Amino acid sequence: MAEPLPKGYEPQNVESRWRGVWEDSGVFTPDPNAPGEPFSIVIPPPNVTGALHMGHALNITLIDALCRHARQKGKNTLWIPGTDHAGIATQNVVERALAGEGKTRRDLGRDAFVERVWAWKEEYGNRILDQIRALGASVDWSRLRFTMDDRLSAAVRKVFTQLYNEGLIYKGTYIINWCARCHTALADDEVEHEQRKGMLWRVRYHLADGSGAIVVATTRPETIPGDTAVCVHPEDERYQSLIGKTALVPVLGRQIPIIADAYVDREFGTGALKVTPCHDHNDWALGKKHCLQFIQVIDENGRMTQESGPYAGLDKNACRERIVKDIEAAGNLLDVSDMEHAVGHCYRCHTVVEPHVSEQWFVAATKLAPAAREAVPELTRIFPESWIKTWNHWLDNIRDWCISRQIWWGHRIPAWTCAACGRLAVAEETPSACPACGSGDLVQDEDVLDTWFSSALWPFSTMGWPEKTADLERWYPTSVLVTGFDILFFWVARMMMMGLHFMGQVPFRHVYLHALVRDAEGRKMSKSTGNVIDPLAMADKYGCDALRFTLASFAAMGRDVRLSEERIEGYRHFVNKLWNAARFALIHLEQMPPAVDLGAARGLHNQWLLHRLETVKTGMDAAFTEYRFNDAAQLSYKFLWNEFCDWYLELVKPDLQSDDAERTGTAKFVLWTALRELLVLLHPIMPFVTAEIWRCLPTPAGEVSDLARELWPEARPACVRETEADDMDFVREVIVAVRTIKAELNIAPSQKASLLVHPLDSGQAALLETGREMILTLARLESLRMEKRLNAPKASASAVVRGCQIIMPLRGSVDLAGELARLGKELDKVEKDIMASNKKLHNESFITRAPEQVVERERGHAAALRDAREKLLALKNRFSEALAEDVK
RNA sequence: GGGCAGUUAGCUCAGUUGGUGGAGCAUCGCCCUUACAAGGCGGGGGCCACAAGUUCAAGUCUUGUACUGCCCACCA
Repeated sequence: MAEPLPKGYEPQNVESRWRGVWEDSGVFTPDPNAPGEPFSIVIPPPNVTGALHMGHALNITLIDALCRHARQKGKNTLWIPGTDHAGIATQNVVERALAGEGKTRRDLGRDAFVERVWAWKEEYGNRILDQIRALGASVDWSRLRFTMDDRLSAAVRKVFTQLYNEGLIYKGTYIINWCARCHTALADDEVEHEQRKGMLWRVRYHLADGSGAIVVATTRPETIPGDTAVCVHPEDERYQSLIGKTALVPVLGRQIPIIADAYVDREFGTGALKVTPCHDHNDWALGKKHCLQFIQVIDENGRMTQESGPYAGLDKNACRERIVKDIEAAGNLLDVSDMEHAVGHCYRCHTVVEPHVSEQWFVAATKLAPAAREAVPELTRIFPESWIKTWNHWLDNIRDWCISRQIWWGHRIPAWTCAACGRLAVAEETPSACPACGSGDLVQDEDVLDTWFSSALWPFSTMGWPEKTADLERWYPTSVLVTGFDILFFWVARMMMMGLHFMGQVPFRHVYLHALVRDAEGRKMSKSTGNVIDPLAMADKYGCDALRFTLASFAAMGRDVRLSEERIEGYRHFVNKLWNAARFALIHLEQMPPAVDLGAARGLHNQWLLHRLETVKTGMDAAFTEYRFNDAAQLSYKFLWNEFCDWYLELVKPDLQSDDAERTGTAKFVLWTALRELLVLLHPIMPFVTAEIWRCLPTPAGEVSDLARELWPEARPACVRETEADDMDFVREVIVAVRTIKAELNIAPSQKASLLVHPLDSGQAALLETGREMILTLARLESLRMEKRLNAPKASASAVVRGCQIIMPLRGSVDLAGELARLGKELDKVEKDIMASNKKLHNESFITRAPEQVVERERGHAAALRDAREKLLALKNRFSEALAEDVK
């Protein structure tokens, strides 16, 4: 049943009501046995510590649009929501809270601390879910997952165990990235490199035999106590005699060899490199290669170890000052210069990362990467394709992935060491006894796994793996992964490796990488910069649909999104426009209008609108399918505002007032159909306002239905009518011409003028007759006369539309000079176009080499222009005469 | 040092197969025409960064240059 809509659109009430309706109805909870092609997406799980930011909002909006569109296309659609435990981030949050109470996690002990984190998660970890809900995400809440759910944790243990047994997970002592603040190892890609100003010290190392010295350059003098070699390029002439000799470490006086390796850059510094295998990734490699000593001089807290001799116990920064002073005092500091170099920082807390040697667990990513690389683009397509190169490059240069973290919050590594025999046991379930010696004295590894380890399993762990579930059967692989490109490697690549290894299939058919949302200046939004635009505040202020439409319209592939509040405000107007258009329509659609054969509908405006509707329908369908969200937004925007509202609603008003029942009936049914289908088209981007209007639209059977269940409208081939649409365009152009005359001559729009037209041919004459009423109404004229000869008062304003002369006699005090200027301007425009056209047509190559179609079109174009020029000239001349007479 | 984007109206951005450039906001003029002033109608405003090349034809394809941004990288 139709009911009147409230005067203004109030998003808040409408949105909250529909959220409730959809959740209660189970419309987003699919049955794996239901028919329809499967379509599935797993949400990029936000951190439980997170608050919704614009990046999430963009991600959710785009995924939701895809899912809603998929349902409209009859697909059996699943969108799995969930959150990530975010190991380091969450532990940091809780530790901060503890610090407020003057405690550390060690004061609580491991079990109590983990319990505390769980409590925190239960209390605050759902905020982000509520925020996702607020955006209208059509996720299936019955399948909500958390990376530390029992089932997902079991999946993690199974994966770990299997990879260990396959030799793809191993434990070893290596140099890793160490964050002294988070007190844990970090993976290579968790280190952010930033250019920092630093200094380069040149230090003299004396030779042990007293025969001279070699000068090295270093940015980190505090690591000097850990030096175990000096390295030069094997072909460096300066140092040939020194290779193989022994140098002395400054201050400490320890003897170290001078070795040669082609790794050294002769151009940099002095061409001589001090090698500190325990405190630099490259030096580590050199140390391994040349069998050097490994001396650790900085501990995991950033303090100097006993090995550092006189500096033991100092903070590494204090050590730097002291050792530089000492070296200088000994006369071995040659100079200090400024230099910029990249310094690694922890991606979580931004502390400077220290290369650190320790025993850690690794995934043999080097062995898993090739399959992931090969999967693209044959098995998985990446959009936009420009990312494929980056993908390949990263996977080709991958190093093994350090997965152990020295924190407490996360999946504890399922490995136990036997206190009796020292053997390592890895198992999915806690073993009761050592498999080797039978001892019950087993100690579990203290470390937890990198958060991304569990995220890597997300596409199948959320569907119930390792059990053979109906969900997996139905929805794995997922259809598309939608995420920001910033986690292409953290997450996407690792899901690909794990998915291929454990499922034997890629985890997703497509990867759509969307932009990062930036502020109006193009900066990354961040709390520290203070340039964050809060999506929920925007949704609250302008409505969720306006926010979503803005994000969709900004989401052009391969570009960053620069968000501004003004743009959101602009699209709120669009939402309002839709609302008001619907209000108007509903006034005339109290009852369901009887069906009419639309393919045979009368009325040029009806045919035109139905034709346009077909075009927009196909265009938007393709846009959604190809992830061109901005195109979908733009198509619908222009159609609704510039065609449906600006033209059709105005054109249909007389029909609705008419006594002619057939005419009124056709109008109502076309109006009903167009609005109804438009709502379906817009629904993926603007679910709330469209659902609300839909509810109010009358239905054939009279029952209320939910737009979220409605299918995408069928194509209506009989309504595709290029000719009629073009005819309507002609009528519209005539109307615009009259309006322009009035506006430019400052004739009040309300002044009912009369119009003379002089059509080009009988076809135009017929069209003008057909469009007579529309022209009279929309151009606000009192009469329209058609004449074979120009027979108008000379004092007329005029224009030419497609060769049809349009003359509006002027009366009263009008700006005659203004009309002359106006005609002059029109003529100039035509002149210019003629020149351009002639240039082409007089070009022999164009005539002979361009396709005939193009040439023919150009000829027609030129002819029309010449015709227009003649007619404009004639009109202008007549007018000039009139003006002259007037002056007399 | 590599790689990838971008450079279009005052601002923020579209522009799918090469065929005489669009939107929103801003701006100017007129209008409260009963869906909408969060509106209607009309206008102004662009050598599409620069330079070569391919082509009958280039915002669109190729190369180079400049600037901006991002990613990767072991120059101590």
